[in-house]
Amino acid sequence: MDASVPAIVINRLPLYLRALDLMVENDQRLTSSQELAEWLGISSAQIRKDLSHFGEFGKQGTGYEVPFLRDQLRSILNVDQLWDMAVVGAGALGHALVNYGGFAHRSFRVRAVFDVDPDKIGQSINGMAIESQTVMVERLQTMEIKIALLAVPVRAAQHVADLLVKGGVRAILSYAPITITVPNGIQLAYIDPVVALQSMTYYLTPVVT
Amino acid sequence: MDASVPAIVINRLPLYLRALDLMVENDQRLTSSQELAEWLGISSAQIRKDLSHFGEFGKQGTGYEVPFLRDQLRSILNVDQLWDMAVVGAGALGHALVNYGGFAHRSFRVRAVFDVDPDKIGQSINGMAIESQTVMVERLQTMEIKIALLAVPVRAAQHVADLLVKGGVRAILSYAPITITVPNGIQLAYIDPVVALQSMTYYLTPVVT
DNA sequence: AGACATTTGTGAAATTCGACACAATCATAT
DNA sequence: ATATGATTGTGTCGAATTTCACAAATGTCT
Repeated sequence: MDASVPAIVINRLPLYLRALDLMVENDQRLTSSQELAEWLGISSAQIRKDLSHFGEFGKQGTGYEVPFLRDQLRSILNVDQLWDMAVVGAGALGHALVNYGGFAHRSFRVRAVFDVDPDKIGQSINGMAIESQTVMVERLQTMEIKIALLAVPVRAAQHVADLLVKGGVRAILSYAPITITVPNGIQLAYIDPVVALQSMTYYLTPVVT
Repeated sequence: MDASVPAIVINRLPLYLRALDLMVENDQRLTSSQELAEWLGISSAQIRKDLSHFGEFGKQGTGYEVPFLRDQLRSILNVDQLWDMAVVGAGALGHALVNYGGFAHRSFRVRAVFDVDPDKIGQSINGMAIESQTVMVERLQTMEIKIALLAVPVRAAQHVADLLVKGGVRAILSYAPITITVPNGIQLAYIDPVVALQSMTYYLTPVVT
């Protein structure tokens, strides 16, 4: 029950939730910090301590009731509601994001797609019309969209991010491999597969040629 | 010049490299820990300390020569070579990965695509034929592919990962939202947009309905 | 009823990590 | 030459994070 929970703890909660979702799907009733720990490859003490920031969810000798703990985590993470998202950039990545089936059952939904290319505007992806970036700010406000997936080229990323903020977006997940600046209070995260790959190649023996 | 550099340091190096790549593209000759720090939103001392694990790359009063530091980082991360990769799963995500233009200039290249769906096998993406998963292990060995991008459904992820390891793959970047187990020494990283999103919604005020 | 096996939640210890601050060094200008 | 301003690399310290370890609580078995 802290005033402020460390970000590093927050970043682990979705992993716990993901494991619990899977357990619910398998009709598993009970789990323990130890089982979760083995599943996720971390220590059981860490899981207990992380959860203790928010309350007492388990029973000694028994563990945690899976559906209950899942609901608690969903509530903590504010994903006990469905969040509408916009995708900006209707290239190959934008298409994949709009078609991604993994959002629906995990509290997110793509409700709008924007692009600048006149040839793309009006086309539809998965039944959703691609809209012009010129109407984006207004549409975001009207639709009250608070989350955006940024899938535009590097050179456009900062400008589009500015527009998103102007449109009232409060969280941006950027796929552009460049650092973006946003005002205080706006959430920002990056997904860059190359960054992930380069962290791994450090540990690989170079190919001998 | 440590015996073992902390993983958290290794994970930051690709970000430094990304910034330096951009500087090289703009013909910038010199930079400083402070400039990099502002760019990346971290402290300059951290950058200097991170780099000091590997040697002395800067000059007092001047800073760092951009092309030199970039080359050093590429060497450290073993990305001064081109790594061949396999993509497993030729769905929307697999397609996007194969077509992604961001790999080429950052030391990675997709050389093979595998799927189980008989309808997909033989089709080609970006000029590359989709091959059957039944020949995957053998093909991986023949082609000496050491890195794989895993873009298959959750239920297949662990099995495919096992096959990849059997084929000699040493690093797996998984897009499947599930924990995978691999033998010691095999590098494993995850990209799950929902996990990233759920860490951000924690900080967002829930929508009032 | 009592002994036993589990498992939580959490203080305290241990470890890891990041920020600070400054001597040493370099480039430049006068 | 010398002064000046800039910047690195690093020792030190404090903060943040993780692990340890155990009392308290719960369920089970005899």
